[in-house]
Amino acid sequence: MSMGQEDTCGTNLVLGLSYDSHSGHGHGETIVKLERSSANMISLEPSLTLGLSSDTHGSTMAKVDGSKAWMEEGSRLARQSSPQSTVSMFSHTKTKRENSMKSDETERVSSRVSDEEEEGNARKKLRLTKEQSALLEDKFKEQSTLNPKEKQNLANQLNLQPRQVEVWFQNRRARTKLKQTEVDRETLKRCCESLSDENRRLQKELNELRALKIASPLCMQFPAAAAAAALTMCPSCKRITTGSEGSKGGGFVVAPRAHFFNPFTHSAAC
DNA sequence: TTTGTCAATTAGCTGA
DNA sequence: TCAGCTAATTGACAAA
Repeated sequence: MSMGQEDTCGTNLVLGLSYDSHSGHGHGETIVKLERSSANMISLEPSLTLGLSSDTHGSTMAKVDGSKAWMEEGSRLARQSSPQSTVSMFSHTKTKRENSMKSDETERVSSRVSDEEEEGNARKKLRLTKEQSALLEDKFKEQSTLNPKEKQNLANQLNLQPRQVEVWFQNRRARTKLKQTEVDRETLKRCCESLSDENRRLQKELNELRALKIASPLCMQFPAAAAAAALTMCPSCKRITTGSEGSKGGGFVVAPRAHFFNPFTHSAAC
């Protein structure tokens, strides 16, 4: 797409493009600072049951090469007497780094096999409660990343494992980015359309001015008339320009300079 | 080397 | 049944 067009036909005409920014385009979500007292802290009942309550005992284990942590937790929980606890479900979730430790791996594999034989372990999916999600959302609005201490505190508040909080924030950032990418794409699309329209309009205007110049030799004899004919208004800054502005040869000038819109800074250099 | 983050991906759950 | 959402995993990469 051409943003501006230099005169290449010896007419001394110069085109400038402008673009009106879309008002009110905010980047991403509004960040709201929340003041939360300890009284607002939510005491949450763990509602997630990866558990191996009686009705899940018969379910089949996920693929052997599936989530190691889940399998381990599932099998571990099977030996526990309080299967409804989310905390207990995740209290020993292994990180990938931990998982990479070979001795640990060997131990896990062996226990996994035996657990599979003992009971089918279905990889149940955790669903956060509304309260948990709300609190996580609130925290995310405050800050999109957490340091280890904050993570631990939030995890305690939510009765979740720090790793779960970390994963939630990770996924949340990914969703935000995806959404923002979509917004940016739409903005750029509109910007492109607008610039194309403007370009067409200015091309038309340029052609008219060229035709005027050719069809009016009178103007050549009366420079004042030529200058008047060249008067035009910059659509961006609303300045009326004349042939005496910004041109070396005193020819026609439509705009003193081009106005390029940057959709990310929302500014037009005028 | 460790640690944190990201992108890509997998897979369970849910509502239409 | 299937698409969409999302919790969770994996591997790569950068910074300290």
